[in-house]
Amino acid sequence: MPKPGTVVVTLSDVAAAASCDLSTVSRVLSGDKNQRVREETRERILAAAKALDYRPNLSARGLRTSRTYTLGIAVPQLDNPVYYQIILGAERGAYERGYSLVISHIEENAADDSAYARIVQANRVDGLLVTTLDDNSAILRAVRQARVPFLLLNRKVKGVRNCYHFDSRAAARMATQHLIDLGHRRIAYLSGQVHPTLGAGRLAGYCEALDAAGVAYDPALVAISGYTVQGGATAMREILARGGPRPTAVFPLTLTAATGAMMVLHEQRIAVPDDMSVITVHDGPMAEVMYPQLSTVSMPVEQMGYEGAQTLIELINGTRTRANREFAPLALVARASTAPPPAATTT
Amino acid sequence: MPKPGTVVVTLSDVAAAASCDLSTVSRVLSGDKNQRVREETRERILAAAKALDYRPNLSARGLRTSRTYTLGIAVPQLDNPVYYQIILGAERGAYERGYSLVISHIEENAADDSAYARIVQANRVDGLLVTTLDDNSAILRAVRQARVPFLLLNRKVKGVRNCYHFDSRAAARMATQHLIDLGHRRIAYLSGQVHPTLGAGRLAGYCEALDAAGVAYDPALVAISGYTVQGGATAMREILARGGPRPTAVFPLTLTAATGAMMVLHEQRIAVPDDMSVITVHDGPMAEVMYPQLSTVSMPVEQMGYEGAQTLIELINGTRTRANREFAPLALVARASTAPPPAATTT
DNA sequence: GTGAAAGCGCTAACAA
DNA sequence: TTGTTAGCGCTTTCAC
Repeated sequence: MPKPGTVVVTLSDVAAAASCDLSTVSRVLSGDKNQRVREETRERILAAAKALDYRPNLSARGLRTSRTYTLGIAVPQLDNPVYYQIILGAERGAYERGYSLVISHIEENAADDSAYARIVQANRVDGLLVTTLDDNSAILRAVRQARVPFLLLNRKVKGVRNCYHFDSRAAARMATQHLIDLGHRRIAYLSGQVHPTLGAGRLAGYCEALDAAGVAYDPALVAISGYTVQGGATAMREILARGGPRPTAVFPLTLTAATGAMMVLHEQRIAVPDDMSVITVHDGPMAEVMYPQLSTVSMPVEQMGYEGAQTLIELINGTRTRANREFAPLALVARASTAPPPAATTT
Repeated sequence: MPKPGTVVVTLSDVAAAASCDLSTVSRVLSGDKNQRVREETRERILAAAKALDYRPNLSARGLRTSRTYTLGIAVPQLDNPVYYQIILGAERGAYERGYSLVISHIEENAADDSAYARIVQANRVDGLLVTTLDDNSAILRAVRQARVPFLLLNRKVKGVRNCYHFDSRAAARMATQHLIDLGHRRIAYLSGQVHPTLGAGRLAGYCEALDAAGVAYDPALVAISGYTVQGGATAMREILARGGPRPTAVFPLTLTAATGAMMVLHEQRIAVPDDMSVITVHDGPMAEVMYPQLSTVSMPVEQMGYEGAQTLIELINGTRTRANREFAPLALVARASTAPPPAATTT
């Protein structure tokens, strides 16, 4: 719906300006590289298109090619750094290839048909990037019925063909190792729950690092937090209330859980990092914004979104038929929340 | 690009199933309410469409009607609660009316032509929701050239026809008033800078509340923080370093600035709220996640996104030619960061 | 109240 | 190398 008064330039306008047929213009402008067009003609056309400020009508192109040149991204929440970093990356990846990105906010616990309705609006996208918190969510069930290719981001689920996910195990190992290197031996772990893949991966990494250092796994130091601030707080309280020697460090599995844990530590006047070190996985602006600034293992979240978008386009084009990739942690980001354990309690 | 093996149902399939002409089906299905179609026919068609699971091809419809049924939203950053709350609301508003929402991430300081290029990708949207931090940003200059209607969100800029914005002055007044009600008299204010509208509005509200309580405006209690965590921290430090009697409360104008201020207070072991109360404007998950939980004046951010989307659709439809609206603060949310001033320092 | 038909702007055979 | 042409699926006059 152009503004009144706006002149819309079409292919045939450009053709007229370049005095050739519109099909030739189409050949040149649709970028089909291996088209046989005389160099001189091509330049004339390009010049005319530029002069007229031609922009293709994507509806027409879409009608013809049965493509929308639009990617969808389904997200369960937006107030979570992980998702918006993924979105940012995906938007960039899509944009670079001439696609746009539509977002679809799908409540994790939405009734099945609502999720379904939104997903199948997928008839307006060529492919779907899917993020979900829960391996068995409505969104995941719905998306299987989508008529377009999709790529699951940030999770690996059995039976789903295309998954991009993080090497959570390695990340957890790095985080735990950092604490061990600082001299910690009693390291609490706030664990996930609902999500076997992720949870198991991180738990495994935690155990591995403990193992390698010859530290026995102690169930008294592990509590289930899930992935929320609230859960992190509850789990932290639970561990502190258990009695026995207090841990000197805690590793909540996500930034959100870490936030909750930090709140409890503040509340109980346990100094970070003097009395207790804290580290988590997934870096983000939020980590720098806490006090003290949080040490993390940073993950290539935006990159996953970026590569995910580009890969999805390949999937759409048929350039590729499956996509599975694991993203390794980027680096340990040691900030102010980790330090050697208090002298008295060192082993 | 439907998955191989997927049958695509078109209007004529439905027509065949309902044994009538496809134009009749179109009349019924495009929801043109005042169409003369026999009730019995209409039902037959609806039934057939449902049975076949018909879904309109939006490219075709778009080509015919020169509409895309897509709204764009331009955002300068995503790691800011305000923007993603707006997005959430806008997505809902768009979805309810059968539109989808594409996001366009435009760096505030992007070179003009980059912003322009992204905006004019607007030829794939029917209208634009525009958010910006800066009254004079590239994004704003670019959008004026867009070929579609647009609505500026969260800011009021002279010369821009359609603006939805908050009553920042009232919000600031409420925040300041809350501190005054608690007994505070030396109230610091961390102010914006680049953005006259917002900044001036809030500053005005702060002054009004002070005035009404008979407290003189003291420039020593005001510093410029801008809208970032870093800026909030710097401004807070500056005020604390100025000497003279320390303020008993601080009102940073945004959640981000408040975060920075809180970090500094923690650093300098100034207890919140015992030694210093903190309050800000714009509620959000982040406020609950800080320690101590932040008191705020909550604003209808998501609602602005929601109403903005719906209004933009009216603008597109020509149902309406201009839109200007001011959203009042929702409520004072008193959490743990505000309390009466320390006894010794009460006036 | 319903059908016939034109055409939106584009791409992709096919012809030349 | 370039032009001609059919038609993607839909809405919308215009007949009937």
